[in-house]
Amino acid sequence: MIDLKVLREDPDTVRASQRARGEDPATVDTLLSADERRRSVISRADTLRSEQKQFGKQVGKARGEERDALLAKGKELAAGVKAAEAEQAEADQVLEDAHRALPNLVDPAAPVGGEDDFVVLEHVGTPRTFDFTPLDHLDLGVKLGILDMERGAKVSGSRFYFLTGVGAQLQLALLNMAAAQATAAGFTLMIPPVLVRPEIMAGTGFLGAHAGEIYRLRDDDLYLVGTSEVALAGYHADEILDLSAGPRRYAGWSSCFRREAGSYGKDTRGIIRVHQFDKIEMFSYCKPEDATAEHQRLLAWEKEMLAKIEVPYRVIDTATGDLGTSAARKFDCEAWVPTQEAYRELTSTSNCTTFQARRLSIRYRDDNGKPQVAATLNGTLATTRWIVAILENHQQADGSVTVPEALRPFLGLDTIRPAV
RNA sequence: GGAGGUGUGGCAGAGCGGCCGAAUGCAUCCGCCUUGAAAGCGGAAGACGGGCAACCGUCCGGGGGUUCAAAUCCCUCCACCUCCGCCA
Repeated sequence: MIDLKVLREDPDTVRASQRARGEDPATVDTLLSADERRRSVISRADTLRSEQKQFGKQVGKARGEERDALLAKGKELAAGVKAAEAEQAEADQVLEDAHRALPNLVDPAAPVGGEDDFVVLEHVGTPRTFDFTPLDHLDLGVKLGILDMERGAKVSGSRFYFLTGVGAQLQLALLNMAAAQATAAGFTLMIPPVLVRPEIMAGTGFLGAHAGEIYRLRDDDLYLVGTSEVALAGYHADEILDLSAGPRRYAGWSSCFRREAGSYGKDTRGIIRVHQFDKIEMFSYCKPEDATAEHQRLLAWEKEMLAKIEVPYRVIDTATGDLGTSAARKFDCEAWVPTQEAYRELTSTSNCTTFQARRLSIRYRDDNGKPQVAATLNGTLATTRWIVAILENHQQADGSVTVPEALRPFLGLDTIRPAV
């Protein structure tokens, strides 16, 4: 949720933000009028309640006839209060619905436009030229005996897979390397629940426009997380944090589940786009004034990880129309995938400013000891998809794959060779 | 799955349907005392909403109900604890 103070004082900024996202600016006016109505309804209900409260005290002291008369009057007041409270509850609900429906304010620095209007911030590394025809990651994975999509489909359906043998080890090595980097950088490593309550899922902003992406267990009223961001954001819900020593940083290791509704036919080969994968996710809680700097730090940690797997990549500043509901700004790192001759997203870091924290009631004490809404940010450190970039970029003419230097201690292999 | 119990402020822990935003202890902060500290004494101190403000309202796990009036009575949901059963 956005700050209602901003809305009241500067509705044009909010409207502009909506337009930049390609969404309806009229929702801003819906919210404004809901806010005004709620305030007037509240002040009326408060007055009536106050009267009734004062009056009720007299009843307790009165005796006999006088008491009976007071009781009758009391009933009248109670009816009035009840009606006013019902109106207040309704106005509250209308406001909350409108408030939750509005996505975060975009950062003015983010490029305005749709999916293709991103700005490339930098290129790191150069795509390699092959003196043989490179295989794609699925062919490589099958030849190496480390990836089995067919049986994945047999057991669970399309977009499911088995990582087998060295493939499973490779993923563990990658995630362990990420966990080690995060721990060394001061993150608290977390293994969170992957099933969460509706209010937590809603709090992170995933139940709005993209609700169809999420697995839901109706019998238990729980959701499978699409990223551990969800659980890590919920971790400090309804708390007042001490941020005086700087941001609180967590690294979540979890499986992630995505329905990939509406992506039929897209990336159907291999493990680029799957229903279940594993990820190490960075998550920061910080003061709002530190959020922009923290965002740069998260990006730097992502680049540090990417350097370790030695693949060429570019960093993009995502356009406003392609931001998630909660994000004010988002940087993606996209690795070069030789067989697609394209850059594909490996990491994504979002600055959610106070949007998620306001929904989840996550606060901190400012220098005056006053509770204030915190800011939250997240970013990817490693995922199953990284295996695609590692295999394709490091493949050799003989069908083997050279393991990047930094990964070797974690995998215990220099080279992944075809199973004999 | 069945039976029972518990849920109050940062923590512990009282609380008769009205005098309860809530005793008390610990912790915290500010004074006094002290060379300094501890102890002792005195005082302050919750969150949220509305209002320029004075101030008003809400909040005793969540939601609903009874009542003129609910932390207190009723229903329901959730969490935790104990016992039984089941599964591993």
